[in-house]
Amino acid sequence: MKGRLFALVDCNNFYVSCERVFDPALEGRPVVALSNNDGCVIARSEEAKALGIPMGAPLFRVRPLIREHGVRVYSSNYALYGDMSGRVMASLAEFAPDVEVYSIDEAFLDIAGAGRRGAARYGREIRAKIHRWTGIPVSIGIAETKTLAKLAAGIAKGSPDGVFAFPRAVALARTEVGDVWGIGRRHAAMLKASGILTALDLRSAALGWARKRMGLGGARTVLELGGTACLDLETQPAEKKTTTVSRSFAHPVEELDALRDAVSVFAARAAAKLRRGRLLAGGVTVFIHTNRFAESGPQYHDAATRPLASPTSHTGDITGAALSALERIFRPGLRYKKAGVLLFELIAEERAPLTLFGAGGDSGRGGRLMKAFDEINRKFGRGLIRYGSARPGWRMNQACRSPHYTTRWEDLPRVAADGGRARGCS
DNA sequence: TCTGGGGTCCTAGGACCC
DNA sequence: TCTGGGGTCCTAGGACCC
Repeated sequence: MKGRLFALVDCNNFYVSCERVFDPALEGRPVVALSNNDGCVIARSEEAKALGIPMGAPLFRVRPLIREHGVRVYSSNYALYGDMSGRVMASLAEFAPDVEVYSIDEAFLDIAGAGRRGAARYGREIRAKIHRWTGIPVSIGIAETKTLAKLAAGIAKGSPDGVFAFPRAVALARTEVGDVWGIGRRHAAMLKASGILTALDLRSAALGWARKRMGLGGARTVLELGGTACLDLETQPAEKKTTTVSRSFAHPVEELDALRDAVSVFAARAAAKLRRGRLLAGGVTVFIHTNRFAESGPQYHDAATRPLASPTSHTGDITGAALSALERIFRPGLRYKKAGVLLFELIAEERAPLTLFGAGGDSGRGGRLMKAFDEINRKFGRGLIRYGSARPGWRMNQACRSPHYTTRWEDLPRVAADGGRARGCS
């Protein structure tokens, strides 16, 4: 992989930036976006970071700071973020022959065409145009390997023009080892205990030692920090192998009936996800657990798996299997905090094997039923019609969600009208 | 009765990512 | 009172085989 040049384009404070696009009054103010259930902070504006609101902080713990400084708070609005992400990624395709959409707010670009000398200038051009076209500010890191490009992007965040190219020893020495892509909490602690504190230290670590202590991935990281590219651009999105729907409950759940309701809803949602991706699942796993943060009361977590007779995306089949798995692991007298449904052995619909009953998959009566079902839910709102035991019993907390500006006509922003956005929020 | 190497497949759990 | 959700890959160990 000689002569490769990677750019990592990283949207700044992405969810907050999305909210700002549609409410410019948020500019210059501290803003945070919350996880599902309004549980914790998962995106912060620079102003919010400066106030000392940590990433992942539980909302209740930073309430005082929020009140004191008038921080604006937003529930997660994935319809909006997903749509904005699509716009950014489509814009990036203008700048490189190959783009790897790495996450909702990051992409790797092959910019070998710009050449080493022109790379930084090209980065600044990309940044300016993405901002003009989508309203989203980005940082860009450029280097010979993906790991170094990531590291460079981290430095670019603090630089005036938002672009940093070709990190050298000084830049590596400024980067804590735990901030290196691929080094998580456990490995960071282990490395620090061994006297390896920075990316520069890690770059000089012995390869065999890294392999032994951190596995294949760790050795690869050491090589990539040294400029040897081990990771290529992955432009084809990998085929999904599993899909999960899970939620924490706002209040602890003790009754089997309530868990059955939740699991039925999750199973129905997971099945709908399959159908949207034209996939079928070969099996179902259900898991439940108590509150791992609770200081009193017994802890319990378990999971059970059920095979599906033949690969399917049929809500009835999947719900039935999921409920049977739930019966198996449910223990009375416990306060459950979370449950989830995981579908695995996913295959594309058209690759479904033939069965005794004729065509594979869901092409028969059940398949048509599901299609009609999805169509009605799409038109009239998710959850209007449900399958069997899926009754609405509980809801996500989303006190402060912004409108679906980009994906629903009725939520289009009104010019010169307040619209009462983000009711009940600071 | 004891002693071996080598291979595959599966699963649970760890570690990482956003 | 209140602590996200959704993924992937790797490894170690057990079962089983020749």
